[in-house]
Amino acid sequence: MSERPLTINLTAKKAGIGIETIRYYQRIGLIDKPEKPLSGYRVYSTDTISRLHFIQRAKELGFSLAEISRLLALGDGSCLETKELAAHKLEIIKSKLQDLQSIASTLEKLIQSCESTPDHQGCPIITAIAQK
Amino acid sequence: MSERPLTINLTAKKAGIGIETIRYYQRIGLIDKPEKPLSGYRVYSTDTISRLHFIQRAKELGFSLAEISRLLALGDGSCLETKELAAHKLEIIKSKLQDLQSIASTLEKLIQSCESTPDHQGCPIITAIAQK
DNA sequence: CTTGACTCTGTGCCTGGGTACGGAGCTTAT
DNA sequence: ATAAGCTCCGTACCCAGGCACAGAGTCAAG
Repeated sequence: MSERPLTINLTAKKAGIGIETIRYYQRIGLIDKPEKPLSGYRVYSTDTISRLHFIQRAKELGFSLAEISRLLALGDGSCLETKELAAHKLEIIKSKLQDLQSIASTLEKLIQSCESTPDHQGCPIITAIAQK
Repeated sequence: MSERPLTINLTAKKAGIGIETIRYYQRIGLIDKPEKPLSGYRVYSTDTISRLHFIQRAKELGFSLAEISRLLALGDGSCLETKELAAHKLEIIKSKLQDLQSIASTLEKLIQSCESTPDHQGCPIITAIAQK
């Protein structure tokens, strides 16, 4: 068991993020700063590490730091509001999915048109974008 | 026929964008500035308007301004390179689609778990995000 | 006890795609 | 000829999510 104190460096390593990220999260109030001993370095808690892991996971699910802040504030208690947050995020993601799908199919068509067009009469992709 | 000269304001309106956007595109070299008469206002051409429309369309297809700049530079000529740009963009979009799809399905599961869990034992969404 | 590695704090910078503003100069209608 | 309303130009600012750095303090090993 390493009994080294959880300095910011060690905490960052355990959480898999950068030191500057921790400081940034402190600045925006997403995690709080441990008290600074009169002389010495701040020491972090394992709770902070869990919190940082939570933040990472939530980020992967598409939540912004502001939203994560809300999720953390709601905590384990108000499941209903949490669910609403998640549902809202899901809606947004679904709508982005549709946008991307339509973009992808347009691009696919453009690329195909490029393959089925005889050369030397202008790039159909450019022409298609220029139209409309 | 309105014979009003194409000032920046009119050009912006015809292209459906803001004046400041036109200036910004000039700054980054995406469109060029018409010569400024010794005294008076710059006058734009209908080509500029087409170019601005092109830019709008390409943006909708997910191209960044830098990429659009390349597309415009390639122009009608080098269809092969254009196709490669489009194909590359398509790959990126497909990969984003997969990310979003996996996020969406995770969120859906979380929300469902929230519905099928008896109350008063903590929010399963929070718990799930905290795990892993 | 010195050296090297770490931390603390404040501030500035970065990306992309613009938006906002302020003090000129210009143009057009009255 | 003068007021309203445009344009020009440069600069600064916005968003999120950090990264970078300088100068001073601190801690631990040799």
